[in-house]
Amino acid sequence: MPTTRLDPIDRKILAELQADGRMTNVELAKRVGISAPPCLRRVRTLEEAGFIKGYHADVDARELGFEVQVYAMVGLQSQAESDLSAFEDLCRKWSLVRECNMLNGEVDFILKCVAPDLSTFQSFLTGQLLTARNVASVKTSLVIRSAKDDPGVPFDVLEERLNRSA
Amino acid sequence: MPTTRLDPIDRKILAELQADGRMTNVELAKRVGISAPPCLRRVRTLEEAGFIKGYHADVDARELGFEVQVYAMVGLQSQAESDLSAFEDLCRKWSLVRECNMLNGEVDFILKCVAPDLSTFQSFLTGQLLTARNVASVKTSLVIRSAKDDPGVPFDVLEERLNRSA
DNA sequence: CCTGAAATGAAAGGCCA
DNA sequence: TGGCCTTTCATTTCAGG
Repeated sequence: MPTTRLDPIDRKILAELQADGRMTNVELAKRVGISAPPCLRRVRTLEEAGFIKGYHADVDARELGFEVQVYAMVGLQSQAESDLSAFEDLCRKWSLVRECNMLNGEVDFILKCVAPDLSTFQSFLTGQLLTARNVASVKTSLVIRSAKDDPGVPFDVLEERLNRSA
Repeated sequence: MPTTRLDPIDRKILAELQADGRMTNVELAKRVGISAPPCLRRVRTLEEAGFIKGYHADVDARELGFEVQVYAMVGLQSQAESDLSAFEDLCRKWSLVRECNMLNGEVDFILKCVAPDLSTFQSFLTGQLLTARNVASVKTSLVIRSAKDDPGVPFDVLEERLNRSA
């Protein structure tokens, strides 16, 4: 249902802007095969409908001095909804925490964190995360190296899927 | 050392473009307090120096029909460098795998995957990931809900750090 | 390395098909 | 809807401090 309102041109626009979010509208229009004004109208519509949530420059964390990336698996004592969302609120305030996802299974949350160095991360860990209300356990794993870090969604999978149902 | 060549205006540019990658150059120039031409030159320099790796529209995966997000923890049989990079090459080819990071500790890799539905993910899991050469174990965790998903790095931490060393 | 001005080219809106 | 035309505004180059 959700993608029913998107035609192939809309999907191409999303794929192109996911790959290069700073492309000019005339370049985008050329690539998707329509002229510029209707292309811009489609982009605005996609933005307003929430298909496009924003645009972001992808900055090089390492080159900026963030040498450390860590995944933290967090278990809580209480999984009552108010306790879950209290923990989520904390995560939103911690700027070293870039992503916070609630999981099924043994662990309650996985956090992706970045820090300039290990000692900055360690003091966050011991001073903030481990001592936060309701936190029962934290297991951390350092990222040794990153092999792939692609933004967003795979549009090729989406097209395959639509072809099968057509 | 890496950030030594960036002055406060460069850092502001990076922070602004991370927050809104489609901002016009005149708007950006106004925000960082210089006129448009030098601002554009700085952006180009930051791009060429690799501080900015690209620009991406942030598309709403759920609204596009990707209902499922999964973390997969992968253990390999052999951790020889050639086997590690062979596995990384596979991950780069699998479009459901959006991120692949090598970790320290018990597990060798953490993969972040998206899929339209559970059965698509399951068939990837059993047909591709579990049967790939050298894969010893895979533990998967479904994302129940996402509380935070911020792009890039926390510039407030960077500024704090520079203030302390000054 | 910046500002300011001038020319090219893109964005945004009106209007017709 | 998409395409065309017009106005407005951004981008880019160049002269000069």
